[in-house]
Amino acid sequence: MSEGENSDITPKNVPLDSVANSTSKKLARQLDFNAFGGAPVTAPLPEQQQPPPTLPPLPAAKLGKPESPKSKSRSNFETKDATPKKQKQCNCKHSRCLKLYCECFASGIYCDGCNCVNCFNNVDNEAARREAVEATLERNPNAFRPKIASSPHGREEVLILGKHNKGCHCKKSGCLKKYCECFQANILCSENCKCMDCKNFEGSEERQALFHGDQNNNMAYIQQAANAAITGAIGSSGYSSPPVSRKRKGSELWPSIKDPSVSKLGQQANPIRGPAAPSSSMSPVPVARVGPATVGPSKFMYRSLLADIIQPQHLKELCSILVLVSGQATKTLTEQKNLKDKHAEDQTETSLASSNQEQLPNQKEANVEKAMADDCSSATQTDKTSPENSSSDGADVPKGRPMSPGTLALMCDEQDTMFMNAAPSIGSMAHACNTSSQLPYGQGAKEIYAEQERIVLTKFRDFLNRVITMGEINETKCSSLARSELEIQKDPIINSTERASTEAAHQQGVGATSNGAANVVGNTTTSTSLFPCSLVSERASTEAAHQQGVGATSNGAANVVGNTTTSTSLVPSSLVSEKWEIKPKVEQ
DNA sequence: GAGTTTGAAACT
DNA sequence: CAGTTTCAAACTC
Repeated sequence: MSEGENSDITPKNVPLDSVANSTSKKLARQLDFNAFGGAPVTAPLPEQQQPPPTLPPLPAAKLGKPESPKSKSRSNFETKDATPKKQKQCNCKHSRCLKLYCECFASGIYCDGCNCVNCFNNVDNEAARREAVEATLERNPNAFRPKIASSPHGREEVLILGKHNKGCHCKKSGCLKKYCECFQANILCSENCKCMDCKNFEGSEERQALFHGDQNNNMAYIQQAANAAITGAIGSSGYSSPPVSRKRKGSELWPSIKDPSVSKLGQQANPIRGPAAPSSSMSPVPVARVGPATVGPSKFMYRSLLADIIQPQHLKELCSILVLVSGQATKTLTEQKNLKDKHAEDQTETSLASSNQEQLPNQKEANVEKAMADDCSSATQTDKTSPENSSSDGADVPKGRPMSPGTLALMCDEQDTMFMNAAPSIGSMAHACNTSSQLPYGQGAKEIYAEQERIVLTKFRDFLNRVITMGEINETKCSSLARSELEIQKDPIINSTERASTEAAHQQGVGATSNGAANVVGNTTTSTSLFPCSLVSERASTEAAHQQGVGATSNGAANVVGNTTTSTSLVPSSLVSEKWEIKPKVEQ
């Protein structure tokens, strides 16, 4: 009876027609906290920012009400199939669902199918609702922001480690019941908490007992964690959906590999606080690491071996490079053709042409790569020339000469930012392309099409092969990683740096030794480069060295540099940099 | 399902 | 800002 009932206080000042098309009161999110990219929700969705009346239904999984852990209503998450079934339904009676008491409201979504009484948290009472939002924000500007600080912004990674921003204040629950927001969010209590008798810390016997106690229950939690990970319950700001931690179950089933030195510190105030806090509070094992070999004993869930290998930007970059290669092929072929024509003009026009033509394919690819290597090796020149030519990069090729449909398709998304970022040498290549003669349509174009496609497809095939290789490497490394993690767990002496590199490698699914970067090299030697070496190497050396942070000793950098000289790279440049990136853990 | 406990949110 | 009240979820029986 929630929605309908609105009479008493606020009139339905929102005309129904304004929401008419709103397919329904499909649970929709009024406050899209994530849309702000983590920015503070400083305004209660002023009119203009307010989602259109037709609030898009939230994906079930991301619905604000993450889950209703309500034991009775375990409905939200069917643990059997790991599919979030439906949003949680609140039962508010006195708050009109316009206070943070209401989970729906707190989550920034409309009540939909709830069991609330006198609900105003619906489109029919938008005005009242908005007012309430404003009031709430006035009281606490962060009211609708995630309570759990999590992974860095901007990344979609599945890091669910977190820390309650405000911390809990539990007194009696030991922070081991869902009364505790930290526990409910599946995070450890942190130094932010002011709880008493906290048992929700790393190494807590009670906590471990809880997780190890009932196997079924445990599995349910694992499943929930899986759900959280799969459904993206971990947004850029921690929770993608509900700002209120209440519903989320997430990550923490993973009794980490964390700092064994943080043991039970006592039963008094939050033991997490103090010096040990950082390591302990920050150490929760990211769900990202739930790979078979990555989690603690008895707690793991399936994770694709290819997970994290390919990121969206990698695909873009791949496309960029394919375009680049294609353009280069065009250029080379064109030049050759021109040369040939010229030659033919000057002399006889017979056999020479055909023989030239025949040798094109192979020779050309070699030329392409060579040319690109040259381009890349002279980056400074590229920089100088690129500005004026930036408008005529590979994407512009069609202007002067046709590109194959396949290439064009690849370029569809390319031309803006990514393109220029992806390949520093594009400018020079473009320059070369630009200066090359116009390609006559017809026979020449056909040949170029064919060649472009051949090269592009070849590169793409190589890329796929490399992905497969990565998967295989991950597979083989996982087991050893598991072993090493266990050893680390047992050996408190292993320093954090070492552990960090191990874990970083772990996340990458790459072999874990004390030198994560060394693994990169180890891997790289197993395969050849997908893209022109210089292209890969130059960026890889920079990015990898840069991103390895603390874990990247000169050793790591040297290894990457090794890539350049050996022109081996397991993956395209971006993949190199991204995949071997060492995450925050290392930085700390 | 009713009643109790709990802790966050709201209020003073 | 501390103390109190209100509230709804979590929990128990």
